[in-house]
Amino acid sequence: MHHSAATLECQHALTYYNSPMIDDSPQKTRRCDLTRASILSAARERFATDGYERATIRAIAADAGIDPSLVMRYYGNKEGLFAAAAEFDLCIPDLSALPRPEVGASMVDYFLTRWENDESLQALLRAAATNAGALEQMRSIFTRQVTPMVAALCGDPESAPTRAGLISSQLLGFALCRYVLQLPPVVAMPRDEIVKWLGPTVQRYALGTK
Amino acid sequence: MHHSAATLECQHALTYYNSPMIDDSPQKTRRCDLTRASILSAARERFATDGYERATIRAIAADAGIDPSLVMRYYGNKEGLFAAAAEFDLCIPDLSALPRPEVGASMVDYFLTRWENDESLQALLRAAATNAGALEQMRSIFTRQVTPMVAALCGDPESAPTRAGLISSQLLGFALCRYVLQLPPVVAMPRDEIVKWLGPTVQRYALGTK
DNA sequence: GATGTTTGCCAACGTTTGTTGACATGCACC
DNA sequence: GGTGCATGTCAACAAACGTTGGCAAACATC
Repeated sequence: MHHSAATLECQHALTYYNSPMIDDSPQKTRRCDLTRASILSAARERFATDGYERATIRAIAADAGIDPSLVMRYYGNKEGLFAAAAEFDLCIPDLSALPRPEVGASMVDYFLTRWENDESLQALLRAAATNAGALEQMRSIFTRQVTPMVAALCGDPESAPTRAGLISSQLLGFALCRYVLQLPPVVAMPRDEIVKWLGPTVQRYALGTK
Repeated sequence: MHHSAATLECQHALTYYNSPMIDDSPQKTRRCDLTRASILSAARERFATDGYERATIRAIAADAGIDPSLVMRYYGNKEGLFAAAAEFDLCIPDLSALPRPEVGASMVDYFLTRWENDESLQALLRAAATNAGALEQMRSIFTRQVTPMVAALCGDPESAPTRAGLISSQLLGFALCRYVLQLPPVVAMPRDEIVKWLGPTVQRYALGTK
C-alpha cells in the first residue's frame, strides 16, 4: 500500500523535506507534506489499477483517508494529480561500459526491476491508452530517455530511433502482457527465463542487423 | 443482448437490400439491420480511438445519426454494445504448410494486415487497459486462438503457452507503439522493414530455443 | 490570549453519464 | 380501413463525476 520513503526519494523528491539535524535552515516537516504524500501514494495505486478515467478523485481521497476537496487544493485538478503521480525518471544506467554481448540481457533485467518496483509505470501505461496527457508523457520518455540511451549504445544516430522503437515495442509489450492483460503463461514466467528469451531480442534490436 | 449471428459475420460485411422479386427464400433486409450496422460501425470507431469509458453512447449514436435510446434497444447496454463491436475472429490461417524458416515473417505480415484492416482490434487493445470485459475477451483470444496455433506449429504442447505469450508480447507491443502510442519512428517504419526486424524474433519465439 | 495562517470537512453546484418509458410515425397484413 | 408490430424521437430520470466556496478546528506567532 504505502511506498517506502526510500522508493520515493529517488524519483519523486519531496523538496519540502529536509533533515533538521544536518540542515542549518531547518524547515520542519509540515503536516500537509504527509497528506500530500498519502494522496500521491493512493493516486498511484488507483491510476495503476484502474486507468485514468476510472480512477476517481473521490476514490483516491477515500483511500488516502481525506476529503476530495483536499486533492483539489494540493494538486489543482485531476490532470495535475496525474501529472504528479506519474512523474518519474527512468534513471537509465550507463550500459556502454558493459561487454557488448551482455547489454540485451542487462537491459531486460533492469527494466523488469523497474516495472516491478514502481507503480507509476503501470499507471502510465494503462492511462496512455485513453488519456492524452499520459500519452504525451510516454512519448516524451521515449524521445528524451530511451532513444538517447540507444543512440549512445549503438553509435549510429540514424538508426537509433528505429532501434529504440523496436526495443520499446518488445519491453512495453511484455509489460502489457504481464501486468495489464496478465496472460497466465506470461505471468508465470520466472525472471531468469524472461531474460533468456527477451535478452537476445533486445540485443539484436540494439546492436544487430535485420 | 441478443444479436443475430447472421449479421455478425467475420468481416462484418454490409448486406444490401435484395430485390424481393428475384429473391424467393431469404428474408428481406429489414431497415433495422442497416441502423444496427451503422451503430456498430460508429461504435467500433469510437471505441478504437477513445477507449471504453470515453466513448459515450451519446457520441456513438450521434455518429450513427440516430437517437441514443435506439442503441439500448438493439444492444441492451453499453457492455453489450462493446461486446458486439469487439467480437471478431482472428481467422488465423494454417501456417504449418509453410517452409519452417518462413513462419515468423508470415505471421508478422499476417498480423499487420489484420491490425490495419480491423478497427475492432485497436478498440479491444485500448479498452483492455481499463475494461474488464475487454480484458477477458483478450485473454480468451489468446487462449483459444493464439496458443493452439502456436502449439500446432511447434509441436510441443508443454512450451506452447509460453511461446504464445512471447509472440503476443512482441506483436501486441508493436501494435501498442504503432497504433496507440504512435511513437514516431515506429509509425514511420515501412512494412517490409517491420517484417525484417520482427520476423526473426517471432520465428525464434515460435520454433527456436532460449 | 488575540491574530492570522494552515489544514481539514461539509454541502452543494453544474455537467455528463447510462438508462428508461411514453409517445409519434411508418409499414405490413387481414 | 384498421390492427399490430417495427422503427425512431423526446423528455426525463438517478447516479456519479470534477470542482467550488464557506466554515470549523489546529497551529504558529506575537
